[in-house]
Amino acid sequence: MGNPKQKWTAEEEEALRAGIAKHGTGKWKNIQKDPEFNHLLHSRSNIDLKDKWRNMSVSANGQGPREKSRTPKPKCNTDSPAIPLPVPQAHVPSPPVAVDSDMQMDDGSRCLLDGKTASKYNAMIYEALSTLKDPNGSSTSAIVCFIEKRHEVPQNFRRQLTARLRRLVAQEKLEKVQNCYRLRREVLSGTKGPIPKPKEIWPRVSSPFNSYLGETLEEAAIAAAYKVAEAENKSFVAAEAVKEAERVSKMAEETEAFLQLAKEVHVGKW
DNA sequence: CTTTGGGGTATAT
DNA sequence: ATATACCCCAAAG
Repeated sequence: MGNPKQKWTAEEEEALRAGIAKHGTGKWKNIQKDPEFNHLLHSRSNIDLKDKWRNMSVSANGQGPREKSRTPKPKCNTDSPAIPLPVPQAHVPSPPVAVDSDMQMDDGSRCLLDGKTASKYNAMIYEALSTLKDPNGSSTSAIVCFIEKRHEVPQNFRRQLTARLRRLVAQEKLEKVQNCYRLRREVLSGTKGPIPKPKEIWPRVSSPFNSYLGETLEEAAIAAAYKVAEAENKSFVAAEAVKEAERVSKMAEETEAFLQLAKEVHVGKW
C-alpha cells in the first residue's frame, strides 16, 4: 500500500557511505541528522539506513536473499558433509587482535568482510572471469557455479559475490551488461610508457603442484597480473589524491588479493 | 531513545 | 527467483 518502494539512488548511497566514513558505522541517527546529508536522507530513518547498509554491504551474511533460519526445511537432513561447510580458513585468528589494531575501516567496503575474505573473493571473481572468457560476460549464476567448483564456498556466497561484483563494477573494474559481468580491459598501453615497473613479480613458480593447477595457475597469474597493473595504476591516481581513501583501501584490497594469489600459486594450496 | 541484529514481507527485475 | 526496500520486534546501551 503506500509503499511504492523507492530504490536508493546513487546520491543517497553516496551520502550514506560518506556519512559512514565520517561518523562511523552505526551512527545512523547521526548520519541522518548531519546537515551535510540530511537533504538526501531526510526520507530515510536511521533504521532505513541501517537496513540499507545491511542490504548493500552486507550482502555478506545470508544465503539467498538473507539467511532464512526459519523454515528449516528438514528435507531428509542427514548432513553428509560430502562438501563440508565453508569455513574458509579462519580469518581473524582466535587470538584477539594482533593485527589491524586500527578499527577505522568504516569506509563502506567491508566491515562485514575481513579484508582477507574480500580479497579472496575478488581474486576468485577475477579467476572466474579470466577463465570463462565470456565475450558477453558471465552471469552471476555462472560465476557462482564456476567458483563453487574450485573453491569451497559458503552457502551465502552468492550474496557476498553479488556485493563484490557490484563494488567492482562501481569501481569500473568490471563491466556489467544486463546480468552479466566481464572484465574490463583498460588499454593502458599507448601514450607515454612509464610502464610502472613490469619487473618480474612472480618468484618464479616451479612447484610440482601444477598437477591440477595447470591452466588455473596461468589464469590466476593473469588475473593477478591485472591486479598488479591496476593496483599500480591506482597508486598513480592515488598519488594525485583523487580524494577518497576508498581508492586506497581498494588498492590495498587488490594488492592483498594479489599477494594471496601469489601465495596460492607458490604453495599450490594451503 | 538509539543501536543492533534479526525475522518477515512486498516489490521490482 | 533473486535482490532490494522497508517494516517490525526485542534486547542491550
